[in-house]
Amino acid sequence: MNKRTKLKDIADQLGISITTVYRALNNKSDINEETKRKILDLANELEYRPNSLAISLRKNKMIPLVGVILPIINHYFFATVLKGIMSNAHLHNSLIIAGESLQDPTKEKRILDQFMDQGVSGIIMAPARNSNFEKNIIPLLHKRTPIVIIDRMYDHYKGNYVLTDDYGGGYKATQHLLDNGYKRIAHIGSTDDKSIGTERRKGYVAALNDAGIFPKEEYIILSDIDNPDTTIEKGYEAAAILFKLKNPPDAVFAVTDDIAIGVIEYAKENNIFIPEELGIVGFSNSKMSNYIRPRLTTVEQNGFKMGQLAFDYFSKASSSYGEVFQKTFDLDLIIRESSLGKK
Amino acid sequence: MNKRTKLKDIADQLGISITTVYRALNNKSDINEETKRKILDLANELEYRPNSLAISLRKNKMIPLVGVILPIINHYFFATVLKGIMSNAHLHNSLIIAGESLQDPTKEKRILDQFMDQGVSGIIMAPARNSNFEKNIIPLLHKRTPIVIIDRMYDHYKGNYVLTDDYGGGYKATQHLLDNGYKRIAHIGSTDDKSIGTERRKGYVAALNDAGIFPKEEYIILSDIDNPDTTIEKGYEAAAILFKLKNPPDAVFAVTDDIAIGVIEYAKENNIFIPEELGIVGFSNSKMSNYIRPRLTTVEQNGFKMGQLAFDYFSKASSSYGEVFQKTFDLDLIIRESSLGKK
DNA sequence: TTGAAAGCGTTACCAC
DNA sequence: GTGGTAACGCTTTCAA
Repeated sequence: MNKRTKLKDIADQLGISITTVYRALNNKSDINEETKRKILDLANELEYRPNSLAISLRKNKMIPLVGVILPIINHYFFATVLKGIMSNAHLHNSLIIAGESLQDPTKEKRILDQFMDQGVSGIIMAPARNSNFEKNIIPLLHKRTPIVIIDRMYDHYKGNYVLTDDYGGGYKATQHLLDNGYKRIAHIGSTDDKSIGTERRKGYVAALNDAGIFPKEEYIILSDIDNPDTTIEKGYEAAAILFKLKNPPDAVFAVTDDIAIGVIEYAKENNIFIPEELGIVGFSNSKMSNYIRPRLTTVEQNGFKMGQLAFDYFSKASSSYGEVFQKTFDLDLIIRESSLGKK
Repeated sequence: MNKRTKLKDIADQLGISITTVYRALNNKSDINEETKRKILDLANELEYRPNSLAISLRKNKMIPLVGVILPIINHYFFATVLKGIMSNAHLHNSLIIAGESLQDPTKEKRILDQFMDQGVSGIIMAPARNSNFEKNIIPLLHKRTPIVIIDRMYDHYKGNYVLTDDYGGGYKATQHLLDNGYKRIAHIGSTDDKSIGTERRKGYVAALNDAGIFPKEEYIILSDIDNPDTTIEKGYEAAAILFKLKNPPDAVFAVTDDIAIGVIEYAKENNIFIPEELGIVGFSNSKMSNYIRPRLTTVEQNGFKMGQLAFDYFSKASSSYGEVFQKTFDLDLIIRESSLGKK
């Protein structure tokens, strides 16, 4: 495998100077048409591509490049976070280089390395679920690269972040169901114990405990919700398990709107009336949650604002040493029909 | 405003060599703890940040950068196109630098210029609705920058593209409604005459004509569907207009699933039965289309495949001069409940 | 019309 | 332990 063609290669092969080659390739004046043609031809043949690194370095004009890594790029929440980041990046004349980890820490690490090689001035990322924090993120801090973490937290991380209060959201959702008279509240969550779902589950458990209820183990279904294209089905399957119990639940707090929608699907097909027989609360305020029937009560997550703030924090962190920026957004419950209470 | 601190600045101020400063800042061995501390202190004070451009240049790591511009980044279709592009970019060891034009040609042009400054090796873009083709895109072709256009076409463009057959999709959708016995078929489209919606509308008109039906003007409602957050409402409003006609339609072909969902909303609230009294077909096969009740018949648009192919074309175009790659995807009708025919 | 050489900021090698 | 210097690929200035 041969190396990338550079100006010198062309110059050497043609027995002319680098400068001349440069002029030909950049449409400068003062160049013989004949030699110019020869140069262009050879450049094409050798597939010459300018090295943007060298150009930027030399011109000393670097538009700040910010690396953004998200687990799933076409997930509405993450896509909206990206939109928020971009909207502020645009105002600050920064460019966004984006990568999708697909929840794979190895892929995440690779993207991170590529970003650094590409010369990003910092990173904004929502870590993959099992992201190896020590291996993927700590090294960046050592390199003094500004980094802002979104959405998912790690115990010993002391840097910049923009989070949502998932614990509080889970708590609110569960308490809302309790307030509306539901007693046997089940939870469908994620198998992955490192997901943000864990915090939502903890909130659920805490709300039950605070109400003097000890959550039954059989009421907690953990499901593999890796693939966004199948989560609705996973919700459906989980509901099927719950309703085959001797004493099925009268409410479900689902870790995700899609899961909740799967539960609604199941309920409809099995003539279980919502909200009279079954209360449901989801999580995310996805577009669909407001158009499924019955409309789904859910917990709002404002991705756009989070993205904007993440960029602001990145920007501040870039120009101030040592200072740390952290924010946890409160999550609001959006009450709709699916949880209005038992008859 | 003072310039960015570099290694030499620190070395000069301390009267030591660049090499030593380098060692201190990169945790190399063979360095006196005392001097190391002094260097680190001064580095902090002067807010030293390594120039990643220089680092990458020196280390000779260069990853091809591909610029991607989309009108709306958190729109499911575009987000999925982006995902498709990224999936292939990842395989080819390329990085994606992304921008959102928000349908603004000026913004689009600015992003394009920034991308070029950043040294992208090419562009994949879904142009903004009113994009000034001559001004925004033609100049790139002159610079020999490989470019692939997605989703929206221009009359005199002869370069690489990946499109969908929107005309055919509109035709199929309308014919399907005719086949199922609907006679008075309305259409809700986009006000913007440069949108892809125009092709869908043409398909609709052609299908009616081929069936010997002359489309009534009052059955064609054009709506401003710029803002993805409000399209469902727009569909609702359009339906309200249609159903206040003396002779309301018995079917609607909507330019978008969201519009169709708005129509379903209206029908439900006004006790118009679907599909018995009103047949509906949407466009895009959005996630929601399969979970709204009744499930929405729609035209499939495979963003992921389009994105993948767009990257492939980009890749081929990069390594072959002059050759042009073009593809128009056929669109399949996904038949669900909302169009099953009149009773 | 062409070419030589300095320099962008960092790293790596070799010499002291 | 420390320092000098070449090199990464390109642009720019000055000289021929």
